Amino acid sequence: MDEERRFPDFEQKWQKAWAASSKPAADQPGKKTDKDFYILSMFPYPSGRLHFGHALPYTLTDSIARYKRMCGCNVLNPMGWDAFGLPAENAAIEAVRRGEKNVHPARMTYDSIEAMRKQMNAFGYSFDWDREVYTCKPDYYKWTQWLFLKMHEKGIAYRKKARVNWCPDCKTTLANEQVETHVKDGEDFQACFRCGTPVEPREIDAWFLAITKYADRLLSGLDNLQKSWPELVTSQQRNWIGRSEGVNIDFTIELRAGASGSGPLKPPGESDPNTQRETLTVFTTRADTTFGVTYVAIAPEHPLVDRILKLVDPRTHKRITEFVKETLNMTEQDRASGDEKEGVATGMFAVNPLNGEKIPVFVANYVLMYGTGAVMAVPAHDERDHEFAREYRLPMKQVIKPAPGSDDEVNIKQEAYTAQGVLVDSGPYTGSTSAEAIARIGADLKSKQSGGPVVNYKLRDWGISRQRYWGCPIPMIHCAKCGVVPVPESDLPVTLPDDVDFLPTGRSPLTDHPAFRSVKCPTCGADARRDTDTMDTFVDSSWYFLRYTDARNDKAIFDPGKAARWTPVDLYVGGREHAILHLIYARFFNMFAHDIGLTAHQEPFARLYAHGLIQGESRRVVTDEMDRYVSEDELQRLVDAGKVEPGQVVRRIEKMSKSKLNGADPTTLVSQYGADALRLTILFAGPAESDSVWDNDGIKGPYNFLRRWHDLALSAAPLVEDLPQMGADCVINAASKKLRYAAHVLVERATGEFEGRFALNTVIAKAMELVNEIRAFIAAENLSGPCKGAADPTLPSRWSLAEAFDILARCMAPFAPHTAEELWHALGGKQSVFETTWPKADPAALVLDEIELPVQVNGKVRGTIRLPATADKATMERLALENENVKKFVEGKAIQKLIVVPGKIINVVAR
RNA sequence: GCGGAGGUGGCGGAAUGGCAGACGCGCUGGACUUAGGAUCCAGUGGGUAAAACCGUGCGGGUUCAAGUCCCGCCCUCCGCACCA
Repeated sequence: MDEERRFPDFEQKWQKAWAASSKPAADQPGKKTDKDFYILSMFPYPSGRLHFGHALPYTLTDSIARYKRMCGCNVLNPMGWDAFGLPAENAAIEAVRRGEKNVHPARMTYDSIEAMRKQMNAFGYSFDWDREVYTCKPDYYKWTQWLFLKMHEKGIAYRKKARVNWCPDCKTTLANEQVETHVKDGEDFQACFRCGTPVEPREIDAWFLAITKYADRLLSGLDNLQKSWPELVTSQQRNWIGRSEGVNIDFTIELRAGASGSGPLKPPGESDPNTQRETLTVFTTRADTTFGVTYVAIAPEHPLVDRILKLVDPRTHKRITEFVKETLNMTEQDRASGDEKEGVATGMFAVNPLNGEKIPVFVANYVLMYGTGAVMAVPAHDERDHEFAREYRLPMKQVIKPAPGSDDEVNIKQEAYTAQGVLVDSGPYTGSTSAEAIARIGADLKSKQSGGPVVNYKLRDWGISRQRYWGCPIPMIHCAKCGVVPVPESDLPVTLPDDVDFLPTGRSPLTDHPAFRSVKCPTCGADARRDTDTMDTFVDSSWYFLRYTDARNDKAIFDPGKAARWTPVDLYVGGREHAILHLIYARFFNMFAHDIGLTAHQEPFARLYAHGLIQGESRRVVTDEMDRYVSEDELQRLVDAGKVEPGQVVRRIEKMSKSKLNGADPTTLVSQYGADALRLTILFAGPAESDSVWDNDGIKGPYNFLRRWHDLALSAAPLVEDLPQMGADCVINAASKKLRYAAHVLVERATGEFEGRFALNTVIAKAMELVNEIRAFIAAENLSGPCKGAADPTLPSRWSLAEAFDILARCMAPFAPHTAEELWHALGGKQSVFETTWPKADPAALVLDEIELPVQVNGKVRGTIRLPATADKATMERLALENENVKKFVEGKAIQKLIVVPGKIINVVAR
């Protein structure tokens, strides 16, 4: 950018003025009214650098917040920091390893926050900084701990030994939701969502939050969010919660000592005295296929495996043990992605409660600890069972035939028939449809007390223990005598000590901090130890939107009255990457807060807006010597030097990142073009919900627009200064009407978009049109010099011009606040443009005297006619048929129909 | 496989069933300039001398009129995926 650029030179001036005059949002406790508007963008992790992932949502929310304030609303638009977490800790570890001194995650975090707040201010964002929260400060995490204690009290937070996902690189556990499927060399594997390292299973004692107790509410709540949340998010959450209706069926399993899984699988004779009978419950969604069961399979983790191992012969024992060990060494998901279905016969048999058949029991790798961890296998009607049965040559029995009228071909030897249909060979149920049979069998089992209809969810409880330092301590104490004891509320917060060696060992760093670790048991006073794990940072961010409503309260988590004033959040803006994790946790926490009387609403976010990603084009050079990302500049040099051929460059659109060298830095762009130009560019690029690719040239249009508006306003200032009041009898000319039309169209468009779908790019386009209209107007009207008083004949034109500038400044104020403020004052505004009210479109201005109407012949436009807006239908028809070109196309044909849509179109149908 | 989003000029994108391509970038020509990678003016979907005509992923359909509604496909992106 050129050195000589002077525009804009006023942004900091206005930022200072606004900071000096800013008023906090009113927050008297009470009922929320139409005028209270809580808008929120997801708070950031303080990485130290504001990037486009922040600039888009904050620009969007700031514009909406400013609009709402101009509409007279009491707006809450807070900002804070999701400040605990691994990146700071990892960066500190790296720094220590490099030999740096005085490194601490806390310092790095606070430094980052200072830097980012400065960057945000440079954008002119109007956040309510007086409510800023830091999740890593004791005044915040005290209440995170308090919520944990409440959950513990209500049985929602509990401790259990569990197989968890362990990231060997981050040296901590991950929740199921934090594990992603990655693909490398054609193999998929489960990886840490943060660093991409393959995860391993680990058995660990950990704290869990019983989110599954809220499964039904989390699911049914989505119904009400259907209209105001993106389908994308609600459908993902539905899928994640994974409700399925089915039937539990109790099989009786006969446990015989000395059973063998080797050799032919024959049910044992009648009454073996050593047989113990137990119930093995399976879950199925296809109870209609129960007569087709040919074996039962249980998960390797199933509790029954241990019982079986105690009874079987040594050979079978060995096979099962090895198989189970091998399977459990994989993560659950890795096991799922393996393509071979494998299993081991246990030698035990189960009795089908519906037909009394005895069928073999397998341990199988494809059975998960979902539902009951055991399935009835129906190879004829289930693909997985079919595959397994083929592998192990197990029998298949068809019990479903296609429904009448279906042209499905069935060959169960070839493949399973999984569609619903009509039952065959199914005893009393033969002839029923699948749906009828499922209902009847469910009811029959229930009355026989051997099962019945149940609902299962895929959702699992949320493991929150992390073996890392930079997080919220878990307020629990382990006492040898009393067991696990909560820290008394009066002792909160359990403060995270500063002087901790946080270099990773695989153990929680706090374990090695004796002063933190050792504590007296609050119950018996004996020596005890604190829980040394810290919480998943998603816990911190699950309730921050509630804290904002009363952020400085040191007596309580927040005043429910103040929360009632603001919540639910009217508009929550954030990235799609949080569609399940954060947004389901936050809903869960809000429901819990509701249950303990803290909030009035079950759902925290009335409307959710999922913004897109601003991506960058990366350039990767692949030659014999190199294979890496390069910057555009470096690429140019390499090409100029003849070291790289164009064909050796792979260009891709990817998420901006440092390592890919495809990022643009918004803060640099602000210093080059000004905050307003960047704000407009971001919003003008397209609808905010769709992804876009950053293009450095994209800023030119908005930048030129601002400059043109600015220059135009300054040069036109003398034309519109000190105008006398216009009388009601003022008559304006056609050009003025056209100008007014453009101005009021802008008002209408801006208002509509702010209230509806937020396609703000179209609002900016209308503002650009208005600037173009103003330029044309001034040129055409030949206005010059100051107004010559009430008798000045150019007065109506000047008045129209003044109005156009007025509307332009007010409508653009939410988008380009600095420029709007500057020009508002330049054209005589006395107070801040943000103290004026949002303009209202004048319906009279939206009606043109004369309109142009396209005339179609047989659906194709053949001409346009000009006519007064008030013309009646007959006139329209007459003018349409008089049009020369229309005549030409109608000639020689009979007019069959004349469609007249007033204000829109005329269509002559001629054959 | 399941779920979601999307496919419109050279590019980003506009279009309550009613003139497809608003607005912007880029490009072309011109003006002003010592200069232009500044600014201003004009033009800019393909096609034609001008028309005609052809154009919103593909194929059908409804309608006076379809980017938009219906049916059947194709492709791209995202998420989930042995959940019985």
